Amino acid sequence: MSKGQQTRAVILSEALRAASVEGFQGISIGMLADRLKMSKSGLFAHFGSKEELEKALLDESAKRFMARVWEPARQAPRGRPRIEAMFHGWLDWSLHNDDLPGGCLFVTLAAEYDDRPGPVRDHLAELQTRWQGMMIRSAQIAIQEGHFRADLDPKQFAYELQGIFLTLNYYRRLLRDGSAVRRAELAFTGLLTRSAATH
Amino acid sequence: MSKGQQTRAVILSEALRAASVEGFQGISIGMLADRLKMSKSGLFAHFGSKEELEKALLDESAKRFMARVWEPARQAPRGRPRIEAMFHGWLDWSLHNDDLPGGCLFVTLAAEYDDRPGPVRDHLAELQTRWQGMMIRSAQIAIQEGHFRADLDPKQFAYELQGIFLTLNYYRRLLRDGSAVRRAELAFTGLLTRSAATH
DNA sequence: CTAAATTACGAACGGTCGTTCGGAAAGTCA
DNA sequence: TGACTTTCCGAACGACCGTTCGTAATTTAG
Repeated sequence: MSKGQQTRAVILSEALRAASVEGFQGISIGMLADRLKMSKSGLFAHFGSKEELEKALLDESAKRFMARVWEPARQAPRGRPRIEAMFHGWLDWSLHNDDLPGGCLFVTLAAEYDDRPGPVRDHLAELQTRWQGMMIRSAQIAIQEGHFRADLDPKQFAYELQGIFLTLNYYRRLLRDGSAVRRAELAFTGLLTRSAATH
Repeated sequence: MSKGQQTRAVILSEALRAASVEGFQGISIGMLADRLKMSKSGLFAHFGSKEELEKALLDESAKRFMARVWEPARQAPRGRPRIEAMFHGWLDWSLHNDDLPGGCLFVTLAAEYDDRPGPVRDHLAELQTRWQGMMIRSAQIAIQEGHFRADLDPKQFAYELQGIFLTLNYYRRLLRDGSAVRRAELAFTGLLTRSAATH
C-alpha cells in the first residue's frame, strides 16, 4: 500500500469515528487535521472536496458493515440460522464497535440526510436500499426453506427488523436506557416467533 | 401579545421549519434572519444565545406535539381506544404537519444529539423520556381496563410503539418507500393484536 | 544514486459563524 | 401628546469554514 493510500485510510478511520458522533455536519477538515496532526491542505488533497470525503466515508462504512455483519452471516446455513446470525452480527456491530464511538454511522446519517437532497443523500439511500434488499431476500430464503410462514411478507419482516435497530439506538444512546439491548432481543425473538412456520 | 413575543413566535415557527429539515447544526442565526427579512442582531436579541434558541425550539415543539397528539387522545375512552387515538394523532403529526417540512423534529434531533453531551441533549432526553412515560402509563391503563393482556410488559409495548414511528420516518423520508405508512399501520395492528387480552 | 512522481505544507482567499455594542426606531402607557 | 421602555438595526469582532496555490519534503522507480 502506497504512502498516500495509507494516509487516506488513517484519515477515513478518524473521520468515521468523528462522524459517528457528530454527523457529517459536525466534522470539518480543520478538526480532522488537528486530531491527526497534519495540515488542512494536506488532508484536503486526498479527497478534493468535503463532499468526496463524505462519499468515501459512506463506502468505507458500508465495506466494514458488510465484512462484519453480512459476510459472517452468509456462512451460516440458509434460512432462519442465517437470519439469526445476521441479527447477532448486527447487534455486535451496534454495540461493540470501537471504530464508531457514536454508534452506527448510517443511523446518524439517516436522520441527518433524509430531507437534504444531493449526492450524499442519494448515495446513502442507495446503500440502505441495498441492505433492505438483502434482508428481504434472506426472509424469502427462510420461507423457501420452510422456516418461515409461506404467507409472511418478506418486506414487512425487513421493515420490522430494521425498526428494532433504529429503536435500539434511540433507547440506548439517547435515553440511556439500560434495558435497551434486552428489549431489542425481545423484539427480535417476538418477530421470529410470529414469522415462524406452524408445522 | 406584545410585539416582542409576537416576533419571537414568528422566529420560532420559521426556525422549527428549518430545523426539522437541517437539524440544529444546520440552522444559523444569519440564515433565519435572511428568511424573515430581519437583522441577525435583532433576531439574536430574542434569545441571547443559539443554545437558548435551541432549547426554546424543543419546548415549542413539545408543546405542539402535546396539543396535537396527546390532548386529543386523552379525550378518548381509557384503554385501547385511547391508544388507538394516540397512534392516529401521532401518525397525523408525522405525515401532515405543514409546520415541520422535514418531519418530526424529535426524530431528527434524536440521532443528532444522542452522543453530544450538553444542555440541549439533556433537555431533549428528558422530553422524550417523559413521552415514554405517557405511553407506558397508557398501556398500563389498557391492561387495567382488561383490553390488554395482564402479563403484557408496558415498557416493551412503548418500546415497540416508538419503534414504529422511528422506522416510519426512515422508510418514508430516507428510502422514499411508498409503502411506509401502510407498513407502519400493519406493524401497529400487529402490536395491538399480540397485546390484546384473550377473553 | 538519481530523477521523476507523489505527498504534505503554509499562507492566504472570500464567506459565514455566534456574539457584542451603541444608537435609531417603534411600541406602550400616562 | 409626551416620556419611557421595548424592540430592532448596522457595524464590527475573532474564529472557523472549504478551497486554492506555489513550493518543499518525501516516496517511488529506474
